[in-house]
Amino acid sequence: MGERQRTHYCGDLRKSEAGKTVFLAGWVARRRDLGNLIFLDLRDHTGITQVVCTPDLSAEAHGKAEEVRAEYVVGVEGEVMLRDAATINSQLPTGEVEVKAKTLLLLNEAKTPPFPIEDEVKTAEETRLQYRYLDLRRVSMQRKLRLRHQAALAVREYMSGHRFIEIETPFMTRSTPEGARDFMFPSRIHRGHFYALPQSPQLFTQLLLIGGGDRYFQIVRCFRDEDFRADRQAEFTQIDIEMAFPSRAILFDIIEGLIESLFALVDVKVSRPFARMSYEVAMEKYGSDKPHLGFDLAWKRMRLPSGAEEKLHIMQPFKALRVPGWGRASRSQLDKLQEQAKASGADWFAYAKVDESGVHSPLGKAIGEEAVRILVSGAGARSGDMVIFLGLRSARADRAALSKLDNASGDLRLELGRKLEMITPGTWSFLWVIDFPMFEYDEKDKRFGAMHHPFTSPREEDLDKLESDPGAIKALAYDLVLNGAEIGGGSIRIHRHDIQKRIFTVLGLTPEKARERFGFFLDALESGTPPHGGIALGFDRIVALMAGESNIREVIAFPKTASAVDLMCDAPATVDPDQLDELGLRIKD
RNA sequence: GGGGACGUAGUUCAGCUGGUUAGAACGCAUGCCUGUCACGCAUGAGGUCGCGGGUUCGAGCCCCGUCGUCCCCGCCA
Repeated sequence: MGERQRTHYCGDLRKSEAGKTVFLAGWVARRRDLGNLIFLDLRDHTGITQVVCTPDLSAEAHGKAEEVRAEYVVGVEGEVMLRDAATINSQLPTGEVEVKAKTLLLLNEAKTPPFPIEDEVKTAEETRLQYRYLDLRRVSMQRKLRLRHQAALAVREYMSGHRFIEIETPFMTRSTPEGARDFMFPSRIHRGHFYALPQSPQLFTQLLLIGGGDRYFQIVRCFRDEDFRADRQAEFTQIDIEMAFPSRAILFDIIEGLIESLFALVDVKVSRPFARMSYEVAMEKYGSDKPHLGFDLAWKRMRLPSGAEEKLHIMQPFKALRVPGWGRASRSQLDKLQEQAKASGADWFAYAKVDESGVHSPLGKAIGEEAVRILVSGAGARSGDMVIFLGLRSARADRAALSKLDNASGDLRLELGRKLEMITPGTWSFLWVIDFPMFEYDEKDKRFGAMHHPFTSPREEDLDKLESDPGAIKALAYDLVLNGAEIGGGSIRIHRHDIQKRIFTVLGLTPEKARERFGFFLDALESGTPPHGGIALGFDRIVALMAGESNIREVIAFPKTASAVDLMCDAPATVDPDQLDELGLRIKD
């Protein structure tokens, strides 16, 4: 390049620059060779500009243009010219001008790329990931990386403006047995000892607050050695937030403001305050702890009218869903739905159509027309509607059975919402789910586990039931949901060590075990812990939603596959025996 | 750990009921071309049909196993 400086990016030039001499640099996206006239489409992350090379203007530039191939790196000096009306390209923002090459610098050659570097992706993801550096060269990918950067910037600006400070926490830490499986790596100095990568900075975060941190945040990498999905990677990024002396109201307000400023980046106006719903209602009406409220379908728990229970042996309660205006559903549609309901775990499915002439349902034969009418009107159905019933044959309506029914109802609701296209595109439905149960009973282990994590505070009013009825206790935990996807979760933490100890006891941790695992933390709790609470937001998920992508790999520069492999650098990989030896490790087969 | 889909040229795909020499488009190479913008035209090269085994006179196609990618369940406090 010598002393030359780039004057513009490839997406910059407009009519207003006509007549100027400019210097552009970028990659050759396309070459159209008409003999004594060669067009080059020059691309960088901002877009594409057409470059014209003719021998009349510069024989040398034209000669080099003949050599040039796709993805060669070139610099072009020349005059910006207005195009003739007939040659304007309305597809390109820069399409009213072109650069007449006076000098063409061949800065680097390139192998023929394995796939075309175009915005429209048709290439298998496997190939894209293997050559990620080429995949990223697409303008569309660059746009997403830049959106992610803007989002990170907005987070830092907003949080800083609310007196939160960013503090880094260690990546080399110790394994904690609670929660997700840890990624671990060995210590060379301490044989047989291992570091773990943090699943989240949770404990450090709380310790920072105990240390007087007051308001902390961090955009931080987290690591979990579990199985992966479209919205889950082995390493992912959280916006981790913790504050002292919080009320849930203040925390919600701060987070809603943060979300508002993030979505403003993609011109989405969010309406505040966000809706709130208890876990219990979410499960009952929507069959999910992260309901999509972008469409108006809600289940109702129902019981058979007296006299009908003996005729139909299903669990009480069962669930009913009014589907407005779906009275004309075909038999095959209903059959498919029934199939899906059974696949989701329901074992009783029924329906009733309502029209001007009344209620029509195969159920009538079993429990009588009158009973069906009672159910249908209980579901709030009107003429033209369909009512779907879902139930279990289970004898007892215990917690496990009810939750099985709820889950099936949630699947079915989403399926209907999608199939009937009830979700308006461009809907941004934010929701706080609150009042989660503190504990979940594990049927296999026959013990309670923390639903959020063991440092979550129970509600004050539930404290006296902690030992007597742990299953009934509600936690001060909350999830943030957007369009049916969990984008964040947090809680008010326990700041009193006596309560923390009681929680450990319910979880089946003896004082000795608790001390062994969390001794340093319990000591800290006894050292003047302020009331505190926080939340972790899924940065990858949020950016993906902002970018209109359903897969977080699309907003991560170098993601891994579902089996946690990096296809580009082929990680993980074996290591030399010497390296193993130094770490005091031997591979078992 | 389980279920589903996919794997054929550099890329995206087609390939019938198992039958001769596995095709198309794009890309690539060479030549021609001064207004193209998915340039055009002509010619050409390019295949471990993921891998291994089996059935068969004969396998891209059928069977078994295996590997990889994607989606889902379990799992992910």
